[in-house]
Amino acid sequence: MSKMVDVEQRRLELAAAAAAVIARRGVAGASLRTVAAEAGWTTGTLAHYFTDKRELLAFTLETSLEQRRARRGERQDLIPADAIRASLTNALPLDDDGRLHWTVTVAFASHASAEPELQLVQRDAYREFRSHLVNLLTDGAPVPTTLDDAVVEAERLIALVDGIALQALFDPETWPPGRQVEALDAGLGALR
Amino acid sequence: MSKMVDVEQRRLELAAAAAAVIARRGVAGASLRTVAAEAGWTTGTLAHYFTDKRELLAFTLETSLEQRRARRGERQDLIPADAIRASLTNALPLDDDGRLHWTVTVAFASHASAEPELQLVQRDAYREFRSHLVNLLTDGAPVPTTLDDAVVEAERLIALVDGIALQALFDPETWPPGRQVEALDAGLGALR
DNA sequence: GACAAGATATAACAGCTGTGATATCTTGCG
DNA sequence: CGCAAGATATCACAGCTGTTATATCTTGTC
Repeated sequence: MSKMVDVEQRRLELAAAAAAVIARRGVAGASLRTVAAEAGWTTGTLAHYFTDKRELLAFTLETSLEQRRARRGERQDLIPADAIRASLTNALPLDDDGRLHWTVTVAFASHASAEPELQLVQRDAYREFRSHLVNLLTDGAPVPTTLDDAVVEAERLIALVDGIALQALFDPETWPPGRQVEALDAGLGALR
Repeated sequence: MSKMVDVEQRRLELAAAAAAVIARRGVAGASLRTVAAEAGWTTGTLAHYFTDKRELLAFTLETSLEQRRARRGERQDLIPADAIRASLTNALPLDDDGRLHWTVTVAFASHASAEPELQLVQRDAYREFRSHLVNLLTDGAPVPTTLDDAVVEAERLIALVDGIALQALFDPETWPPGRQVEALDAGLGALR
């Protein structure tokens, strides 16, 4: 037959290259040629695995979100309060990997407003994270909680994490990892 | 002499056009030609008022931040707790104007990582807002507070507002103005 | 009304962009 | 080996980009 490469893995490889370029030079700097060069191929190869530039970017965002979600790693051994703290801590840009994901997320945030497909991807990732937190909150509540209260609390926590991450991206010097965790704990309140 | 236009006002006009284009099509869609067309001029005019595209974008961001800061409007008549709530509410994307500012801010967020000049602008705006909140917090504290505590609390509040704003941008349908204010109040805690 | 200076428009430039057509190369199967 | 199919590379295309040089227009001053 032919050469037989693992198509899905090559797509992931190319998406990783795209993410790297985006983190370094922004979405604007991510042309097909720069992404191909980063991956060590040419634009012809890119065209072979993605019909469009849109598809490449959408796949890159999906992959980045999916990887962050996978990294969440369900810790069944933790009590709910600790599991919540672990989930939120894990969402912060504490290491290179986390910073890469956040840079990509923010980079896409502006593009999403112009491209409905990307907006849906982002939105669904948010909703999924929210329901994950709601589950942890209702499981671990000392007092029976209404669903509405849990939802409001989950949104508050997500907002907290996002806000810390955003400030950390703008002003990395004053937001080392330790400071981010401090700020998260300060906001966890009774959950701490 | 010559025609004598108000140079600073024309620059503001052009920056407003740039902001409008950015909000509609993202930073990537903001070329000199599209911005000029939005403002009703040609690229030659743009070149007359800005030496660079960089300068145009930096000025656009500065103007957007400055306008949001101006809108904060110091309300001397409010007690500190209410002044804090007013400042934070005002920072949310509750109306078209607020959404425009946020869209521009987020759009620049990714570009800032690649352009140091923009990063400084964003960072300083953050720091200024933070010290504004710290002042309100120390003024209105029922019990004497340390400066460190006030800083941590201010950062928590900014993170909360930013996070709500970000979610509202990604998922506008489930984040109408009323819901944003609810989420803010839920996070204000004892300050409410 | 003439002049000058600034405001605006036009046009050209090299470079980059996404896309698609076409070629070459690689590899597995018969 | 020989062939076929898929992987990769090359190239050309039209369109857009930022920048700059140059032209035309407008208006205030003398």
